[in-house]
Amino acid sequence: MPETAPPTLPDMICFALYSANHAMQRVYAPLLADMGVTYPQYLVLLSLWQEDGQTVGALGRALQLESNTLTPLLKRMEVQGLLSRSRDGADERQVHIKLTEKGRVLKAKSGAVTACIFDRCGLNLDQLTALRDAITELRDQLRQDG
Amino acid sequence: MPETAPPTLPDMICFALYSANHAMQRVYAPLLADMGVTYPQYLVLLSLWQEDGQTVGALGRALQLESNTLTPLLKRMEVQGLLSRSRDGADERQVHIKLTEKGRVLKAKSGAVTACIFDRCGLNLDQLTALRDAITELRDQLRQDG
DNA sequence: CCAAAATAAATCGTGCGCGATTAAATCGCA
DNA sequence: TGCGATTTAATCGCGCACGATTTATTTTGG
Repeated sequence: MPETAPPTLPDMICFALYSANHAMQRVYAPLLADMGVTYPQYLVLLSLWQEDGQTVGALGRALQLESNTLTPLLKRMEVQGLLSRSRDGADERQVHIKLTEKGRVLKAKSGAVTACIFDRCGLNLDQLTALRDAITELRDQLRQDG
Repeated sequence: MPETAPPTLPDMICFALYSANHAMQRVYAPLLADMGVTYPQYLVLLSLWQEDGQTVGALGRALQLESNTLTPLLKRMEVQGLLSRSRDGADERQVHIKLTEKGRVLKAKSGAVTACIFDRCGLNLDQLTALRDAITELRDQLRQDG
């Protein structure tokens, strides 16, 4: 059987995703530094601004992360005074994550961050939405099975 | 001035990229485990299969990574016997990365990996190419300036 | 020719991301 | 009721990613 030559990096969608994700995080980093959070921490804040008091498991489903990633991350955010971690009274296995006042007020700064990112993307809203949906569909396809 | 509510995670293109990239790496991981390499190491192999003997700096430009990431990664691959690291004779600052026989023969397995990934994406070649190009364009836009 | 500037890689510390495992609480069901 | 299965977080180890700095080499301008 003939050996197909491997594709070049720029040909591969996996590398497009990989490098675009990193490029995006590099744009976010200085904006989030003003808020004192990292990019994954900002994603947690976004989820909690949407719905406060989520369990670690619920956050994990939202962010697609396991407790082995989230627990240390949330502990760091707790140390920063952004949130609190408390066991559920009825089910002691679960830990609820609640924003502190400090974590809530950061929400006010998110609009400027979002606007800045939007500008840097250099696409109009329709283009951006279409691209987001296509990427999301690919992601969900990749998640299928296991 | 009115405070715009932050978008939800699923609305954000940054989260689409973030989660799709992770989903992609999760699909790759078991395939690459058979080859004994990680996903970033596989990207290095792809670049070296294309052009052997690149310097650390050239690899960094190809992968968009700095020496602080590449040097330890390349050292691990050297320990695995996949490549060698050697200073340039004419310019001792530069280090050339050359594949060993072990690193070269892995190339034969890459075709199966690529085919498997393509299947999992669930898109035809045109769709995949269009999506790749759109993501690449966004990435290059984000790289502009700094 | 030599000192200052520039370049290339390496080093160090921190924070993800995840496979594998563990610990504790709850559930299910005989 | 009791005991094994399941669920939920946490823990541990390792490899990336990167800001900041360091070391070594080369280039340059005087």
